[in-house]
Amino acid sequence: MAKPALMRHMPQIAHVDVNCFYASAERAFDPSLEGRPLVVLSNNDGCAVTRSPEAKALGITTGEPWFKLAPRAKEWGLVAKSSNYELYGDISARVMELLGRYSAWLEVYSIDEAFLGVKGDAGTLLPLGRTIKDAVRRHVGVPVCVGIAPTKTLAKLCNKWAKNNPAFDGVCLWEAVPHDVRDSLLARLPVDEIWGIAGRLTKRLNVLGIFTVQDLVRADAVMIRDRFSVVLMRTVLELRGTPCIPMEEERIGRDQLIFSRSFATPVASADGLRQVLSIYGQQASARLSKHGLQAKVLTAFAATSPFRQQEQAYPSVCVSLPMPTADPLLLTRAAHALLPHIRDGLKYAKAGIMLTDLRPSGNQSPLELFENRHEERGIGPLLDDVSRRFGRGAIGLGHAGIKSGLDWTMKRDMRSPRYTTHWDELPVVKAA
DNA sequence: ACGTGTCAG
DNA sequence: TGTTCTGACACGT
Repeated sequence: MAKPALMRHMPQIAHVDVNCFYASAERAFDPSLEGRPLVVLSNNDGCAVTRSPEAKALGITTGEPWFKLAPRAKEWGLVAKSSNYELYGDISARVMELLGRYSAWLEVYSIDEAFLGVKGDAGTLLPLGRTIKDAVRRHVGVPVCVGIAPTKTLAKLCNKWAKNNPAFDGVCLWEAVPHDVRDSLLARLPVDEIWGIAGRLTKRLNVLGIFTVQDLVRADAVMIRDRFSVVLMRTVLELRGTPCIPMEEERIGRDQLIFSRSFATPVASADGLRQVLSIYGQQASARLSKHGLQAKVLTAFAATSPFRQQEQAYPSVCVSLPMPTADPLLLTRAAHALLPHIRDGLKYAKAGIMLTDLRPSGNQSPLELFENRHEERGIGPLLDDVSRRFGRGAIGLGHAGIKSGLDWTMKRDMRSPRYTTHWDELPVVKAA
């Protein structure tokens, strides 16, 4: 019996993921990094967050503290880079723009991943995957892999196969993988390789004798729902080819916004924390403005390092703002409510502020949105502005205070140039 | 409604 | 010395 015309090609989902994104972005502008073991470090140069294949081959794990790697870096020829979010953000935008040309149905899932709605059969989808992979490599300069399947969960799984199995050459189409190959791959794959399944769930599944993806696919879906959650049941159904996780609309607002950071050096006084909270208040305000949002509730917190032998403390205060606001001064003042809870002498390792109950800034004409005071403006000018309007005392920190080098600011000793976003850091090409 | 636990990247 | 940061959501109360 012939299938109805509309059923000929079920919609499919292509999952595109940049290979070890941060490391690849670094390489795109520094060819000398090609072929060498390379790690990109977290904020404060704390630990490795991205590893090139060569670094993985050395046995370096993600999350490995830099202070443990540094002594052996020379012997390994290992290069480390501080994270350069401006560069990564710009490269990401280029990748996403390019992907948008291949499907109008694009969901940007993270800085280096996207889902694309696509249609077709093996004869067209496989070439499409290759085209996308080659185009991103050529036009943006970073390597990607592509997984294509009827569901998001399977598309992510195919992407993983495309990455790990050279035979796929970077593109894996679920329907083109022979059934016996699928089965043998699934029978060897631990459940925690699946999107949405991590340590805790794995432990509980193992207790029930479910160790591999094949075990999970064969499990009773209703039992999974009752003993675990509807979320895990959706995963099971998705693994069987039934779409349960829809493509998301582009998220405009957020539910909350957090600004938090560990310090390069601990801060041990309320005065120091005052400065930190002032800066965070400014930056949070700028982020709110950028998204056209205002906050009704602010929570400020600080914490001692859990890794040190000392008394621990996690003070926090929650301030309900009288009016929804994105005003840097009001936010900073509210954040300062934490200060009375700070014990001088205790070494705080991190602090932050969290804004919740966010809402779009109303009573603002559409025109004003485009020429928002804080938009497109760096923190420096903003601080200047605030200091000029209200005096330094008002926010407890003048611009000079920053320039004179506060010791708590982030450590990023090995950051590469911001090649694509700062004129004075443009890469220079020399012709012989 | 709110805090806690879990996960992702 | 030193171990990221941000955001979402389900669940239990």
